[in-house]
Amino acid sequence: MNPQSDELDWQDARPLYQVKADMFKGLAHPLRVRILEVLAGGDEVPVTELMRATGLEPSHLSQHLAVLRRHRLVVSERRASFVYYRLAFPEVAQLLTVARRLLVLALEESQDRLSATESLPEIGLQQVPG
Amino acid sequence: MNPQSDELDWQDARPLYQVKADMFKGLAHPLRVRILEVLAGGDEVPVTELMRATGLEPSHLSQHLAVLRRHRLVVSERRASFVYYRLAFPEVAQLLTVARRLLVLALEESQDRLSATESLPEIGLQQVPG
DNA sequence: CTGCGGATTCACAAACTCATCATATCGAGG
DNA sequence: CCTCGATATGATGAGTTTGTGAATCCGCAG
Repeated sequence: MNPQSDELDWQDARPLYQVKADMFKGLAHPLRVRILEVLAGGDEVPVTELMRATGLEPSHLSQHLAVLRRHRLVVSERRASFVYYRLAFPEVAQLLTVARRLLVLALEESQDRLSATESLPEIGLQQVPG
Repeated sequence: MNPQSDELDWQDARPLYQVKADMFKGLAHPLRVRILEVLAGGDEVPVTELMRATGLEPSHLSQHLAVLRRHRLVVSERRASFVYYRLAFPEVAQLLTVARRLLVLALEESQDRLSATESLPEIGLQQVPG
């Protein structure tokens, strides 16, 4: 198939939240996030490089790339005998950035909560009334 | 279960892209996006209101709320006999905003492409070699 | 045209997610 | 203590996504 021509029922009149959920589905897999991170790092990455970076076998990688294409998160272009991928829009990278920020916040918060409860067993060492 | 205490293997040393993918999984369902949009619209929404806004039956709604909690996208608090939900961090709303921007871009682009190809059938009227 | 390496698609079993219905919990009031 | 309304959890079948290997396609060199 021409790498530039997946279509996914675009012309839809679906409610916006459904379309959004669909986009998030495209992001909802570790390997696909990994791939997008690599693409965000340098625009125009050949499949060969992605294979190296992810350690996936061609078929598996290609399927995830197809998912990303269908969700319009990346675009591909064939030049000579190699296919190059890049993010379809810079906003995709932004999505990853916000996600990381969010992650860090959640992590910090849960560490706070953790250390708070972890300090409990130490109480025996502190001054005790009596 | 105490609505404030779902835990999802936090202390993990998983690669960051896996954790990110997990967060996107939490967003990858139309009803959950809908719920988050409602929560983004006014902080502190009672379940009753969410039920009204989404038209879901209690059990179904509750399950999606549980997913959102596990993914640390929302937090809940019980006061008197009602449970109130709100976004866990403002960044969650930002995620939705960026998603919408991205969506609009993708839509515009595909409309351009559409009108471009729709003009093709008219070619027969133009000058043809020979 | 033929062969080749790069990349994609097919086919299908295994794993996961969703919707639904039944059951259980929590807190307020009687 | 018992019941009621508000929420949450469990169990289950249906539907969807994923991983793997075989087969196919596409451009190019010979």
